[in-house]
Amino acid sequence: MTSTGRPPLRRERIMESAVALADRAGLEAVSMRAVAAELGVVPMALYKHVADKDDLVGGMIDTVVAAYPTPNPSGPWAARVRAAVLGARAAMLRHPWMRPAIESRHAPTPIVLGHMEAIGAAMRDGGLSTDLVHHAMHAMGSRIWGISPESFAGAGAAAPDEATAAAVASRFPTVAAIAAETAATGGECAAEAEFAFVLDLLLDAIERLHATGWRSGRGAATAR
Amino acid sequence: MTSTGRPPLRRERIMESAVALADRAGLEAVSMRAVAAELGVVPMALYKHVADKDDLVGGMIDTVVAAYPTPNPSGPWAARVRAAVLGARAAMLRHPWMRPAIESRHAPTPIVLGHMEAIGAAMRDGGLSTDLVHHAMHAMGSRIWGISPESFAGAGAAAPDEATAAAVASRFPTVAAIAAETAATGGECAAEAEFAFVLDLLLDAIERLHATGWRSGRGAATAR
DNA sequence: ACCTGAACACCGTTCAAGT
DNA sequence: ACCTGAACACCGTTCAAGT
Repeated sequence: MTSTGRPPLRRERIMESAVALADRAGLEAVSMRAVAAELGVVPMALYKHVADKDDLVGGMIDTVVAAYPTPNPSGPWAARVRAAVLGARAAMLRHPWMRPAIESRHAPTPIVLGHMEAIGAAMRDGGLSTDLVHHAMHAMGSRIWGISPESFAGAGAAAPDEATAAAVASRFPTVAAIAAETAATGGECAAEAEFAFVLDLLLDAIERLHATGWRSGRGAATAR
Repeated sequence: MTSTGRPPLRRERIMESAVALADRAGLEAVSMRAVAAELGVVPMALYKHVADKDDLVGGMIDTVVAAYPTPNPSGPWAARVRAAVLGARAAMLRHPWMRPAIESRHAPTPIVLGHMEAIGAAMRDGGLSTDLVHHAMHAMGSRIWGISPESFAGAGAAAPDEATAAAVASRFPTVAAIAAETAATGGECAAEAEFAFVLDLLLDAIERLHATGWRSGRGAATAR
């Protein structure tokens, strides 16, 4: 007799399980063995539906990206891009493992290309040249995915007690001043404001280039 | 008799070995066991000089960052920041594993804080407020380290033959146009130009905010 | 003091076998 | 067709032992 009443293993079910596990226990808890255990199945069973672990993580990203809201394709291009990115970010906050997952991968799946295409197309619709769209995508970087590309998020976290905090402050006064200011303004929602601020800064810089009839080949955004 | 003529194990020697191994075989080849073998030593011997693998990777990053050139502390702030970042980037190109290494870490070491401080201090010297310096650091993101925060670097790499390339082009025309344009302009050095372009775009946007007497609290860089 | 051997609790993945 | 068991070649890390 086959194992009682267990629904057949399908790729979709594997991905849902893996995403739920990552939400609960982090990306490093997602192993072939752990996902299999989650599904009441032996590790090898997964390999009928998933090529290898890379494919598993790619599928997890696809699952989340496929659920991004698709914003209204009207209005100015910058507003459309802003809505798409903030929509992605809202989804991302529920899946913190997406940042390391995306950053560890090097090839985009078709679903992931679809999200890039939607943002690029909004810019082209706004009249931006392919060239400028290209540069704009680079400027956005991983922010396109609703994730911040900030290395060492908790820069102030290196100072546990007051004595060493003072030592850090004297050696790294600028870094310490930034950390103190952030702590005073209330860290949690400050991160959201920061994300939106930088997004707008970039959209604004790009819009300005476009408005002033920027063309590639001058080598840089500005003579320096 | 102790093992013939082998110099005593020191942290510095371990880091040099690990960096050389990563340069040669990539970050994923750097295991405690592989580094130990490189040094002709049993894995456990490393633990006298290194707390754990995280400490090993942190030490590798420190080794490279400590060798960043320190640019002349004169001239306008944007030029100083530009020189520091491009100096970091030059070092980075010799150590491609630095991107995944930095992105996988969450706490900065003092040496790494020192590099952030140098860039932040250059901005403060230029008269930027702590607040604006903070936002500027976020805008730069990991570019501060001389690495580009580009997810899925080879976006066009998903199309091996011409038939599927055409399929990709029809589904993702904007992405395909960008890929085609990049290929035409010669990919390798284009990446360098791209890095400098975006860096200048960001420095320019920040300089503009500073020049127009920007103050925090308006919520965003621009009304939208 | 400095290094080692053996062991523990994990990985991803293969292959041939079960039902 | 779909799942399993046993095994292979790895990990990081611990602990008690050697010299």
